[in-house]
Amino acid sequence: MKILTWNINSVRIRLAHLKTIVKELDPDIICLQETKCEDAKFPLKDIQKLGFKFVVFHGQPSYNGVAILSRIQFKNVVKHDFCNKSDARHISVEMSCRDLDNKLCIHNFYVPAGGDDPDPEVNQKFKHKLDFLEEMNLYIRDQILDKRYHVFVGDMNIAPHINDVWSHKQLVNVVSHTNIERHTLNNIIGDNKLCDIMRYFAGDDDKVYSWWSYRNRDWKKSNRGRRLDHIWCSQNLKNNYKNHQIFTEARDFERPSDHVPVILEI
DNA sequence: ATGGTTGTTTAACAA
Repeated sequence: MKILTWNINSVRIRLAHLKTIVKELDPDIICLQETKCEDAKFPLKDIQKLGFKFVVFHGQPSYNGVAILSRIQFKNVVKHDFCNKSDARHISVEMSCRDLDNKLCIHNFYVPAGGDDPDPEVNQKFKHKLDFLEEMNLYIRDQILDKRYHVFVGDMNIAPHINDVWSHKQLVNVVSHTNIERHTLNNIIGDNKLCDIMRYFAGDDDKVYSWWSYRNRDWKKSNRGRRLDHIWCSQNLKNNYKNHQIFTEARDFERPSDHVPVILEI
């Protein structure tokens, strides 16, 4: 089974990209973030034509928005309202899985970006990000209490590892790579004994990125990337990871998203 | 230190 996560940055203008990605990577489940699309305008029929019969989406006008597209039937859709803000930043589903003993849950997150100033006293957006992460840790703790298998994916908007950014030194005070964010995200992974899939396969020594800013003339040449997108597996899946891939080619598509898809095979 | 770009919705905001 292949599970893919991608911050698509508008689902409506990047349907052609989605089609190419499906053709190239053949995922069974796709988790999208930043669909930027209210539910009434979600392009359900176009997506079903790509082979995804089972689709759930949680959107709002202009901002945020998450969706799960699946070839496999699921149930128990949850749209958790983190921080009581009624924004569309989470959706999860549960499915039966032929080769796993128990149910498999897929949790799709879009963590707040946090604004520019990494000071929660001054910047409400940064405070929101930290509050969201705290609630997310408790949510994950509760989810993994049972015997189900869990995969947590999404745009976490944090690059926790030194090699998750092009320059640790230059970004250590930049939102997404500050010590408080890095520690908080590492605690979520550590407290819940999750496997950070991308680092599991890449090791600690290599630079790993999933996002390159639009504000560079040549993203590939400057290569000032960050790893903001993540896939975490619950401990009971540890014998099931098969492979992973960062689909960097997508950053060279015409009018691309600033994030590229990341895929896990279990 | 500054500005660089994109998407949504229509001048501003978020990333």
